[in-house]
Amino acid sequence: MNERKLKILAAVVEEYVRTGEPVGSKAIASLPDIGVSAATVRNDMALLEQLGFLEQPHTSAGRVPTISGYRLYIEELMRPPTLPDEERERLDDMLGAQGPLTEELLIQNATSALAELTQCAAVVSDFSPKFSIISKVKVIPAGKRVYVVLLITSGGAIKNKACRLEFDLTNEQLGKFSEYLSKNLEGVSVADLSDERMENLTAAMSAYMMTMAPLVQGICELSRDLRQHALLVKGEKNLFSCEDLDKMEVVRFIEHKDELVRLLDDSFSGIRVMFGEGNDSFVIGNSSMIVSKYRKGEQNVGSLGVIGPMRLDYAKVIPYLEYFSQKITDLISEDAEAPPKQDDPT
Amino acid sequence: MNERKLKILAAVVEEYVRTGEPVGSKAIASLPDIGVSAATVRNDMALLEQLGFLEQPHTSAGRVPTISGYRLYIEELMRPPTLPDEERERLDDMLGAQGPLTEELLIQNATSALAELTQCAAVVSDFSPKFSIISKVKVIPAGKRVYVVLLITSGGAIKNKACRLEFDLTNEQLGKFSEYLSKNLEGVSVADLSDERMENLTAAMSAYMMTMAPLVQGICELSRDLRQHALLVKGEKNLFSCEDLDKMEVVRFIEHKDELVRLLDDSFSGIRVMFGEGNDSFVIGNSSMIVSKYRKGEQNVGSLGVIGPMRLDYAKVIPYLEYFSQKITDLISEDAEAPPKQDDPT
DNA sequence: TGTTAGCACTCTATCTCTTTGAGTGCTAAG
DNA sequence: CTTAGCACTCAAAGAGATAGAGTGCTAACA
Repeated sequence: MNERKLKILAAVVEEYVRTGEPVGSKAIASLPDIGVSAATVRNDMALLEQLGFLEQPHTSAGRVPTISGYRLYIEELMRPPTLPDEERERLDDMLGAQGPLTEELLIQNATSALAELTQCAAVVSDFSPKFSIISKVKVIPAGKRVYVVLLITSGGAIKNKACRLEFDLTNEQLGKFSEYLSKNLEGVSVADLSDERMENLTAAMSAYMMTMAPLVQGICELSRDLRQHALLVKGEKNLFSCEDLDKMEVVRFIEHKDELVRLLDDSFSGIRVMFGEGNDSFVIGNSSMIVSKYRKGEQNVGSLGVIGPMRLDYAKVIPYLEYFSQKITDLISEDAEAPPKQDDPT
Repeated sequence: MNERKLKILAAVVEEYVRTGEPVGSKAIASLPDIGVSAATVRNDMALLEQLGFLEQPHTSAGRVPTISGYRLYIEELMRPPTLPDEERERLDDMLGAQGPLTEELLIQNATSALAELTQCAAVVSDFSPKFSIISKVKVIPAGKRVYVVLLITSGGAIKNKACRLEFDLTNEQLGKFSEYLSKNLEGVSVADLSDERMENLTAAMSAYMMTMAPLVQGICELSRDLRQHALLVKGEKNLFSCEDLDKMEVVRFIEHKDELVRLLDDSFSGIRVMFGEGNDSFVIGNSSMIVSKYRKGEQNVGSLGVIGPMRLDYAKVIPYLEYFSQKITDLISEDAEAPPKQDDPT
């Protein structure tokens, strides 16, 4: 396995990614920095095929990379460019002009931007809210027997829900209840809002004010929302204009959110590339998914991924993914270091 | 144009919708309630073709309905079943177990349900919030120099937005500002919150407290959101598993939201069926879109639609659409008659 | 020993030609 | 007015035939 053979493998991958056609020895030989004849390339390619890095659709066709071939290319051969400064600025702009206000928005922007830049589907499984702190709980009358419960976290997540009560509350009841909630929930980490704890709260509350039950119920739901992994998919449409992928498989896969979340949450660090082979749980044939984790402080709090054809410009996509996940990590970790807290003078 | 010819036209439409193949005279003649020979059917079909209701893909193929054919079928010939009671109950369930709390949720549920029931894409252009009343405006401190502005309408719409200020507000400032907002905005119809009026408010405010500008800005944005037509599309994926439609055209069309909104908002009453011919602005070939308006009181406040192949079971889909839009009209008009208003005792 | 030119071989994609059969329109009889 | 019969049409499917891209192998060469 000499240097030239690796160079040829890389060339085959890049050429195949570019054209979508099986690539022949002649095409490789004519590339500028190869400098050997087609016959020599042929010999090397035969060897690369024996080693399982290339394969032929049929005898008289050119070669196509196998999954091992892609893997070797990605791990050893490709030379992803370092992003030039103006590119970084452009990416920062896409994340939100002057730094978006909430984590949620930041992550949404990152997903849209990735989908746009790569012309693939971008996915994110985010559970960063779980690692924020409840900074505010409010109950706001919003109509006849209708009250809105509102939860705000240090990460900038704002959740609300309308609840219907059996009776209207007096100002005094509402005031007491608000105070009780603030005392018991503000400053508490979302991760600590276990179902148990919420049940205890419910019990304590409803013992002394049955009427409030739906409100506590509402808060429980909001806190459950916050603790759950939110899945966001953007740019699915890009996959539908992609020749290589079976539309039906794409639809089935994206429908099956839990499967997708499971794959995204699979714990590892750095970047991971998965290939869809049809037998695995990642079932889109000829596709690949690249996933990168982002953190809040030292804690993994989400996965950002790109789903596209296996024939993908990895050297272009992976730097984007790395940049975004690093940037998200930086921005939300910053927030975490300075958890805000303040009185409500209303 | 006798009765039998109409019967044959209806049979051709229904048979073509069922099978997707051009239908021949023999197939029609063998249907139970036709009772004439294939030759007779052939003669009638030739006439129907002359009149422009049927066409042949090529000389030796069966017949396919033209757009006029579909139109005649929909307007005169089809006999949509009246929904049986248990079906109505099922539909009511799909709209939200015991009547959802907010108009937004109701409309979301209706859209999902339509997509599910018809196996097509369901769309809705909703501007009902425009015809509600602001029932609550709140400013809530949510972190260091971050404040959440919150708008609640009588229709149950809850909008929020985080804003960053240059300085933190004192309790007194916040209190005064809240009071000012409540006085000026609560009880006002969303439709009356013109950009002008908001600008006046901004001017009045910022004259006496520059610091607040981003908050007023935030409220402006929220009110603009409320006044705008919200577009919601569900079940696009169903269109991708549909043989008759060009995937690229589907992607392009759904991307182009403004075009879609324009088509949906086109004013008419009752139900309208549009056919995608490629020349029109509704550009998905071989598709059709059925749109039904819903109202709040006497006012049209939104359009509910189904996009599917032209080869669609209209007799099944249209009753669903009618039922849902009537139901939405009933539910949101109810709300409108009893606009809630209440003090905030916090 | 590694590289290259040459050549026979393989196999798909493409084209043409033929065949098949569903469906028609027309005619003449009922 | 309806129907059986029949010749006709035309797309779809199948069968060769052809072209050409790419291969593996061999033998010569550095």
